Amino acid sequence: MPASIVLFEDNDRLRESLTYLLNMNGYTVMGSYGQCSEASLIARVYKPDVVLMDIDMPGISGIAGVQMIKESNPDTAVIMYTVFEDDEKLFQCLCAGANGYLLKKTPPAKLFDAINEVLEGGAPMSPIIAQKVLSTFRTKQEVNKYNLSLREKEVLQWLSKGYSIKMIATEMDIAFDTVRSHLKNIYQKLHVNCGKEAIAKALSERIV
Amino acid sequence: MPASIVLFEDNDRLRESLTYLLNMNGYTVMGSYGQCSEASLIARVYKPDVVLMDIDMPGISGIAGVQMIKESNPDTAVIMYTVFEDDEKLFQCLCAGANGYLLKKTPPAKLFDAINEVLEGGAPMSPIIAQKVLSTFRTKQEVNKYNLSLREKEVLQWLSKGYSIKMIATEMDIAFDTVRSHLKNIYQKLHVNCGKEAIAKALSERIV
DNA sequence: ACAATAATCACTCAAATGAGTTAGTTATGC
DNA sequence: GCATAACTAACTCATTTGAGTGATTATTGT
Repeated sequence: MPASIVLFEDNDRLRESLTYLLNMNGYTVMGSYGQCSEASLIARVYKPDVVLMDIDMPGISGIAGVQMIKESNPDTAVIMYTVFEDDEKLFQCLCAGANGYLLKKTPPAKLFDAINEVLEGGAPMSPIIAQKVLSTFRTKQEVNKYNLSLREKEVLQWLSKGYSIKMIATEMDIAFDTVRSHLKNIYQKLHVNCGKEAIAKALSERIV
Repeated sequence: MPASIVLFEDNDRLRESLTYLLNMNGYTVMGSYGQCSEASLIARVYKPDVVLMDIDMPGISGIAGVQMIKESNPDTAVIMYTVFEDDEKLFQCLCAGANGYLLKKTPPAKLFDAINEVLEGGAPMSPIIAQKVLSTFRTKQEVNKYNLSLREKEVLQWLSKGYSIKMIATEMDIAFDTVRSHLKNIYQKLHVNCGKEAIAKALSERIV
């Protein structure tokens, strides 16, 4: 049985090309849409094996689209198909439940590979994207990008747990003002102006 | 120029088969080893494009092996090649800097695909593995554990970027005191006492 | 119609924090 | 032996923040 596919893509020309291309290559395109408003219904009724989802569409974005589809029919694999390669959108899509993430510059042959890969339960991603995903696990290596001393790292770790200066001083058994002194140096090295920024940076860049 | 490859695999038969197979298919196997003790040196001297790394080897494990190679020559892409598919080993490898993760049941054709994929900067993974990796991003379910209102979530998002109250007020175009009012409610709902704790909780539990 | 909730804004007060400055001690490396 | 850096500590001053209290408006569900 050929894999059933539904497309969401607001560019008419591209949508039609994709439909043609997929139908010519052994897939069954059950529907193709220029926006996501009916995504929930479509997922519930057609129960497609795969959805190709653009992000930038009029009305509801593809990110919300993934959510709608995954809520309506979690078995449908959703592959993002977009020009965006920024971390923000990427991780929003992954959190929303996307099963794959392809950039639009992907050649058709790789697109077919990707569809076959999700059908096997995999997670096809363009190289740059896969890179970003894996790099979220990397610890080490860049850790010393900011040249923090041992003691400074220790202070930053406590800070990142939400501890106040007073509590950090107690934990590390040093004076209140010493902690403040370390913090001042940390802020300089991280190029931030306050503890909240430092925590945000430390946790999002995993430098603790 | 054919891609240069180094193998680490303690099973002699498999190691020789792989060497033969890769050499027959346009790759240059520069070396193959039954254990990791010389991994650092090998990476520094040969600077291979790709390393295929087993996990379970006598002496130093492949997980430590990845670390050694990545420290010696970060440009070498390391693909894990193992029978293990448990979360523990998988994420240890990813944290150590692995660029891909293949199960040994992978057919040769896919192995070649994978090598080509890392050479393009990608992250080849067996379907089951890719699934596990993506599932770490899925949020949902617990998102509303703290019952934050829309506006409160918005404030918390800005806060988590390290913004001051004044800056948040400007961004959201509401009064300074309104932001403080929202924050007070957020702190209550999150059971924290200050913005730093809130950021720590928000970022570590991914509730933003 | 009424209760509950969300969102808005204001005021006070005490505590926490950031910025600036200075300085003593101990390692480390050249 | 001397420069450099890390770690330690103290002081001041202005700003930011948390906690308490109170209030208005709009929306929603019963």
